[in-house]
Amino acid sequence: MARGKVQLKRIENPVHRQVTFCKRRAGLLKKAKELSVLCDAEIGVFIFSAHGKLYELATKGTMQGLIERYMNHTNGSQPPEPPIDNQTLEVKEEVNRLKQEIEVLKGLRNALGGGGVEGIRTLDELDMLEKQLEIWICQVRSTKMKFMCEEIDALRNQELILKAANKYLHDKMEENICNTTNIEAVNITNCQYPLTIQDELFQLCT
Amino acid sequence: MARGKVQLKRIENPVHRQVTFCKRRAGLLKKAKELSVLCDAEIGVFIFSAHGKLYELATKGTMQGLIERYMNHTNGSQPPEPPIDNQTLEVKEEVNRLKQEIEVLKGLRNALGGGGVEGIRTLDELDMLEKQLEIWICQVRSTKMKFMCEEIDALRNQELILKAANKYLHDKMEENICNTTNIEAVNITNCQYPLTIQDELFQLCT
DNA sequence: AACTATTTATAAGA
DNA sequence: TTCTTATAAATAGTT
Repeated sequence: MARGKVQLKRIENPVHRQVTFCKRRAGLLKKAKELSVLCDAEIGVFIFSAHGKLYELATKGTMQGLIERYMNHTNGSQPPEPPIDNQTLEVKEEVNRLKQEIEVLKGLRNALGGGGVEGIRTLDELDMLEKQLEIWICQVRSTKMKFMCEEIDALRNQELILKAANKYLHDKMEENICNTTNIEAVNITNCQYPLTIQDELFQLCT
Repeated sequence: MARGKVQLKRIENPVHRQVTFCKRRAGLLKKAKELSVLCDAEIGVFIFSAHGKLYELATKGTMQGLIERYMNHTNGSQPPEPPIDNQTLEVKEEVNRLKQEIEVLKGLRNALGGGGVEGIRTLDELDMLEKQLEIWICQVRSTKMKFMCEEIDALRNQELILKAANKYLHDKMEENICNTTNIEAVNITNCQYPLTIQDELFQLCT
């Protein structure tokens, strides 16, 4: 406003901008104070600089009080728009997780025969539950059988591997005997080697 | 600021005061806008006139947003007090309800053998589940038995009532026969009356 | 609300 | 940042 008109646009020179910010900020706050005093008004001003620093003025009382008064004034009729803050979001996510969990549990409960023990009141319901339980036991026993068959297969496989290991060791031993011509070692052919040897020789086979 | 210096004190003349308020208010808001544009600052201003009327300015976004930013800034260290509004309360209540429901469902699931079908991976778990199912079937059959015993008792009771009714009718009939001296009616003593008669005579006994 | 004399704010320079 | 100063802007009092 002096020594040159100002264009109403952002001052690009950072030094100029900073200087102007200081001066005009002081001017604005001074004007606010004056208006408050002269005209008996209650005024709140806050200024965030481009870099986030806060400058504030509250005539009469605190800024908190002013903000409350502002809130009451603007939201007099309709309730304040629901503040969607982090807390609200977290709680809502929890609600969704819990709802999902409930759905899973309900599905399980229905799979068990629609209802659950505590709700049963008639003989028919008990019959249905009994039948459902029998079906489920059959399923469980069938699964158990499958598991056991798999285990038996695994054990048979293991047996074959161990026998092979045994044979391998046996042959090696005989070979050594032949090389050293120690005739007494022939008896070793009837000896069973400890099964744990397999761990070392056939690690890759298991 | 023109044609006379102003004293920095409340203007007592209400007309002057009102005029000055209008002029300076416009000036203040204009200055605030200018500062915001020139220096890339975010500014909030609210002015309550002496009579309670609100004038506000929020550069960049809403006053709500500015106030939130102000709150965050001033309460930088400690988080802003959790706003306990109705929405939050409702959501929290829903969370509690859902948690309770989940506990009920989990209790049921555990009663069924701890886990549920989909989570079972080992033979041991299957064994436990099978045992639990057998226990439950026993419970169901026991409950069923109780129901049936109760029904048998009820039927026996009913039988007694009917027999009593039968006897009552029989006696009444014999009495009538004596009174009328109709000798042929004696044969009636061997006749069984329809069981439904009991409904009318012994309603209060059931 | 419009005018205008004057005060005040402030841009540029030091 | 602060001071100075020329000048733009705001505005008190008037119409």
